[in-house]
Amino acid sequence: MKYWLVKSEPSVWSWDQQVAKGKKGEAWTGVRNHSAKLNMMAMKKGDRAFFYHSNEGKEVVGIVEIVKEHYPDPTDESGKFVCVDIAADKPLKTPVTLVAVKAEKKLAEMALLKLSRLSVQPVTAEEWKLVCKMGGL
DNA sequence: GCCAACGTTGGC
DNA sequence: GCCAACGTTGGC
Repeated sequence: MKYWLVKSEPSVWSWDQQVAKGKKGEAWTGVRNHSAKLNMMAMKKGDRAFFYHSNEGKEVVGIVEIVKEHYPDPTDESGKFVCVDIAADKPLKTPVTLVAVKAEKKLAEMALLKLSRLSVQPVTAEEWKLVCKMGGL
């Protein structure tokens, strides 16, 4: 299984809205970046991802599961981009803030810090474990 | 194919 | 609201 991190502005799509969709999940549409697209195409059903709130909050708030692998993004008229379906798994007991990630030396190489503008990022197994631990899981 | 201009993202 | 980073566009 691989690990990922997806970003969303809570004013556009929040963790609470994701949770409200239940196990069926919701299409993760609107990605218009080729690096992010390649990451989504590498996602497999059952992979896990951190759900990160950008701008407001700036923290990892929960874990989602990939429930449907990539298919053409229905909101993309050009047909070039793809989306996946993700469903909320569980919230972190304590959100892991960007400040906390920056303060942890072992997370200095995280894409969240290195590639701050990328909206769909890979996370290593080591990073995953540590962030879960920091989140109280 | 290079590169300047411009737009977008996201932290501060 | 500003600005740095970075992707995209378009003229040459």
